[in-house]
Amino acid sequence: MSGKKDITIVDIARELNISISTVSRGLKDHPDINKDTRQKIWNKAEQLGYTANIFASNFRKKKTNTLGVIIHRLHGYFISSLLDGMEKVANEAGYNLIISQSRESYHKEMANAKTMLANRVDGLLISLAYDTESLAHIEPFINKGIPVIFFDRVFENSQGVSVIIDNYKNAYDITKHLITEGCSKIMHITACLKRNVYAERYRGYRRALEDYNIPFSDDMLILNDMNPQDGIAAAEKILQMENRPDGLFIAEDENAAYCMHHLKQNGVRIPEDIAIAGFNNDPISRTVDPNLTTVNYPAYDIGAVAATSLISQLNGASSVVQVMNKIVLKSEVIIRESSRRKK
Amino acid sequence: MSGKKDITIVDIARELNISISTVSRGLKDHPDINKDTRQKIWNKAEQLGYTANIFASNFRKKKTNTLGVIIHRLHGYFISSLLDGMEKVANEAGYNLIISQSRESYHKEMANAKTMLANRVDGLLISLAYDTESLAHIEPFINKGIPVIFFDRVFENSQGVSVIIDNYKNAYDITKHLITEGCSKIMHITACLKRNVYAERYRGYRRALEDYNIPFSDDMLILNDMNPQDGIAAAEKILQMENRPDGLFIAEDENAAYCMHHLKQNGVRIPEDIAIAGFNNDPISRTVDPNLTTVNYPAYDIGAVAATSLISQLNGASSVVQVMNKIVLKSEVIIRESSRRKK
DNA sequence: TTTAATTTTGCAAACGATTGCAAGAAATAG
DNA sequence: CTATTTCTTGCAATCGTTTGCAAAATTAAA
Repeated sequence: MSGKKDITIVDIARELNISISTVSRGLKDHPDINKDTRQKIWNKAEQLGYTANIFASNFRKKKTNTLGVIIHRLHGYFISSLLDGMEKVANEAGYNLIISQSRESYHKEMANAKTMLANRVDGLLISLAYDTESLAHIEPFINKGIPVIFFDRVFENSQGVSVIIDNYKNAYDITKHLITEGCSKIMHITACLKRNVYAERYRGYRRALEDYNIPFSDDMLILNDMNPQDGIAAAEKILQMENRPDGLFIAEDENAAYCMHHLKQNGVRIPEDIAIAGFNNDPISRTVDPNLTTVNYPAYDIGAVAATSLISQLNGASSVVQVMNKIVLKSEVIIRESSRRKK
Repeated sequence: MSGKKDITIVDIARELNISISTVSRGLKDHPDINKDTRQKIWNKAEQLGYTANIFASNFRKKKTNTLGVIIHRLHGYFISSLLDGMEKVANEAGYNLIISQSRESYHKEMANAKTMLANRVDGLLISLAYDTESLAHIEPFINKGIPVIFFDRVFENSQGVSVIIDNYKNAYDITKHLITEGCSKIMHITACLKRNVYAERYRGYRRALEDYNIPFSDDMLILNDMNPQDGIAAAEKILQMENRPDGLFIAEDENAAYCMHHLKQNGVRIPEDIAIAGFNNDPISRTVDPNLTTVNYPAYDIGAVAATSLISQLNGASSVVQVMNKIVLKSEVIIRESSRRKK
């Protein structure tokens, strides 16, 4: 199958008639080794076509140089930007990224965590699944002293650092915006409220309604899985209401876009009849017509900051990092045509 | 830092007063080992909180159970779906995915390939960068017998398997569609023609024009990097032409969406004034107004098939796979409102 | 020249599992 | 009761590097 077997430092040592340890040191320019010897080693390595076996080296050093990433779902612009940021930082720091998805299942998430543990990742980055309600699967990491960073979908009061944005505040602001644009019946479409991101957005929404004395009733909340068909189904549901809302706050742009599109197709004018706001600042929000009011969720930065923070912990966490428990990135409401009702 | 040190099979062996090899075998239910002994081993492992060190095991077995993935860019719906498919297949087969991006740079691609090699991935999945013109960085894999699968951005006449769609045919079909809808001046907006995906689409476009006797001139081709601002810039350029096109074939949906949006904002009617077609069937194509005519590029399947094919090669490539050099997945033009000019 | 200081190199034990081979124990046959 | 066969278990080498410590070689100091 695989051709001739790999060249190792042993081969180099034998050819040069020197010891393995000298080769090992020479290869990494250890000052103990004579310049000429180093050169000879390099030449021979080159000549034999030697490729360092980092794998073996890592084994000996009990370090894998690998960061585990568990995400809820590998889907769409948001998550790919986030991974982009992570990969950039990790790659530059010489770490590899092992990526796996829980597909919103706690079971899968546990299995993935186990695999990561067994594979001895140096650190873990995780965004929780819909139904994760316990961090039992993360504890082994903590116990072994493997740093864990939570991002986006986090757990309140968890050990380890969380990298997030202020979902509550943004939801509050965007709902308030809809209210000040004159909306008096604002519906909220979101996903499983067990997860902080959705729970917080919902809380912000409710609080804004309350602060402005707008009544809320259960039929103003639609829970779904944020799939395309869910957005359309939500629109359909709204179309069939006798007393339609005049404002819509949807927890994700993609879903908002589908919903808005379907509403428009059925004669609803946006924003005149219904003002709409989304969340994430997905590119889709800038290509729908009218452009979608949304919240700028800096996905790339979340990824980059999470990775940076993890790596700095691995490099002997300065006390500053040690103490940190939550990193909240800047984010803000972006008002566009989909919600501008006043001239 | 890290608490107490790991429990190993040595610890289990010592505690149970049996040999290491027995523990090793017992842990994996080797039939040689007595049932009772196996049970004792499992219990003790459980009790001590043992976590198999796959890393060490892999080292000994000279197998990493890891697949390297090098993509051009971690961005957007297309690539995340593709990775989704890969992750699913890989995960189910017990493989980890190490993902890195070349960011469209050959240099980075080479560096990433080197890292993958040094990390002894069992196989490689790669989509080439814009400016990759040689496979020198891939040769070491071939030489070592490490299987390589190219997907999406491939190289003609390469060793290893390619998983792609028929870009030429789809581009031909979609251009032909624009022509039959009555377009007589069709522009093409695409990216670096060095890459097969763009080159083939261009070729299909040109061929269709030719077959239908539509003249082509250099100003009908716009090359850019497929970023949002590029889409807008292209629209701007078109707006300023004295003799505007009546058809537009853009090599990617996201870019098409930006371009179309900007044209619309400047009073161009779609499809009446200009019919537009994209590529990829990105969700964005279904939320823009009018919906975008496009080519269904089954990203998820590409990823899944690429991973499946790689893994089957690792599992002792049946001769069927051995001989395969190119896997072309089904794909087809999806006609929507953005190009429907006839009633 | 001797001795001390410095520079280079090598020995050998890790790292945590796997595995071919052989030996001991138990069961079956003759 | 011995000879076989079948189960179970253990020995020890191995995977490719790293690294503490000691030894050898070279250079500098006296």
